[in-house]
Amino acid sequence: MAETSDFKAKPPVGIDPIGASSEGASVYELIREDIIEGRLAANERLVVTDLARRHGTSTNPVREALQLLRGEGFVIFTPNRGARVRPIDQEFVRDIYEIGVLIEPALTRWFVNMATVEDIAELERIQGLIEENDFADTFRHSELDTAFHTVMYQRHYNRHAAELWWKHREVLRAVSRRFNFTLARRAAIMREHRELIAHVKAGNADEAAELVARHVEGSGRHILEHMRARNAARAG
Amino acid sequence: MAETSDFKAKPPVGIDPIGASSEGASVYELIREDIIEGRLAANERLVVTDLARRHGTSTNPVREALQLLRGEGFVIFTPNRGARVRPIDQEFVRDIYEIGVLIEPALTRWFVNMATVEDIAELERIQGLIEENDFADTFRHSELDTAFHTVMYQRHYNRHAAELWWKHREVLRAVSRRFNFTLARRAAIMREHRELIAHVKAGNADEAAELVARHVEGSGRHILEHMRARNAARAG
DNA sequence: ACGCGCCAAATCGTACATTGTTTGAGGAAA
DNA sequence: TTTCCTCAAACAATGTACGATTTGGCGCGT
Repeated sequence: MAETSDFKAKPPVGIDPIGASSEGASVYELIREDIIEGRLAANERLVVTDLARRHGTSTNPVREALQLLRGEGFVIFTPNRGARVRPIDQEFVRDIYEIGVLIEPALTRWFVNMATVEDIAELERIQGLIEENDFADTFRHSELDTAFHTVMYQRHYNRHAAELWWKHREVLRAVSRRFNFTLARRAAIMREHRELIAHVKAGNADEAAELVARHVEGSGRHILEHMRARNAARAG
Repeated sequence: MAETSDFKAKPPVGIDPIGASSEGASVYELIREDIIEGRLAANERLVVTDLARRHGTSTNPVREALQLLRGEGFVIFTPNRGARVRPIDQEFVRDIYEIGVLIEPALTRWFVNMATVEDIAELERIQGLIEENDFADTFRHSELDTAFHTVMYQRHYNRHAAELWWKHREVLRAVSRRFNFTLARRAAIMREHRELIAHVKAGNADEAAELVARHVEGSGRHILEHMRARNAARAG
């Protein structure tokens, strides 16, 4: 855990006990990635035989993967007409970050009251790496930022809430990867993270929760602005 | 809509555009019902061939239904060992009602600011039916109560949040159907509903939101107490 | 220009093969 | 006699193949 270079976007411990059908698992993950990363366009048809060929399996694993994705809300089915990619548009993003604004403060509040010295040290270590990186490698920043918040939420007793957070987080991370951080946003992130650590140290649960609400709100708005800008550019 | 007897537990408009594979849809719904209603015991193995036989189809529809349920969190898979019913235990219930406490106030706040005269009339009409029924038919009460809150949430712009609420609601409703309402809880429900209507009429968004938080909290605790009592009785 | 019917394509259900897991009977050791 | 191990047969999950049914479009005829 002391390594500085191995931050991968992994679900927090205890989350996502996938356990899919071996073959189906990879198909599921690949399609899911393709949707989240935007390699599969919005509303694109997901033809079972194509996907099966592309991933070198037969149709059944693909069909099951698609149903799984349907249950998770990434794919939309119409009877006798198959599956389409659920568009990850502004509305979608707004919906999930708004839910984050409601849930993350509660998770934070709990963390503040349960944080150990080691937790705080870990937060500071990650924050150190974030500052060291200073948005030079945006992908790395994204990973580190996820790690930062994961430290706070991964041990929460409400596994549902934590899982929900993680699921939403992945989507937002993928979307935001397509954009650059504005200077204002960079400054805000740094400031809020430092302030958050201070609140955790001081045990100010309420202040920390309120700060996180603002933090998530800001992050969401930032992404939405970028999406709007791009849409406007595309339209104009 | 003016009928007094046709309240069925249907998803609010716009929610759940299922569109499952014709055959798979019914299998999905049936298994899902069996889980939520407790006809399938916690952790019970879900053997594909059995389910297929029981529902008069072949295995593929069942497999897809199970994956769908997995995506929704009602079923747990272990590789090469198939599916099991996700136990709807105290932890599960606590997790989802806590999320409700976080989300519903926000939905309510929005409703208070958007409520029309017709909305309020509808709320009062349903509340009238609730009082008329006065827990004589608990099933009917459950339906009416759901209808009451659906009026408030069904038009919310955040479809994700509304859908999440609905999904959680269904689980809680099914669980609570196994218990009776205590007198204290009955009184609280009536009081809070009336108070809520008053707040909506007055446009007191904050007060309404806070009240709903208490309302959901109280409902959740009530269910948990019943579950605890039953477990204790079973153990003793 | 507007419908009508046929055809290509894809979904959906069924049947089957393969692979991994569970179970229980038999036997050896204590 | 009891306990534990072995191993094989039954069982069930997972992957493959195929046929039926639906859908959407293209072109033909009017």
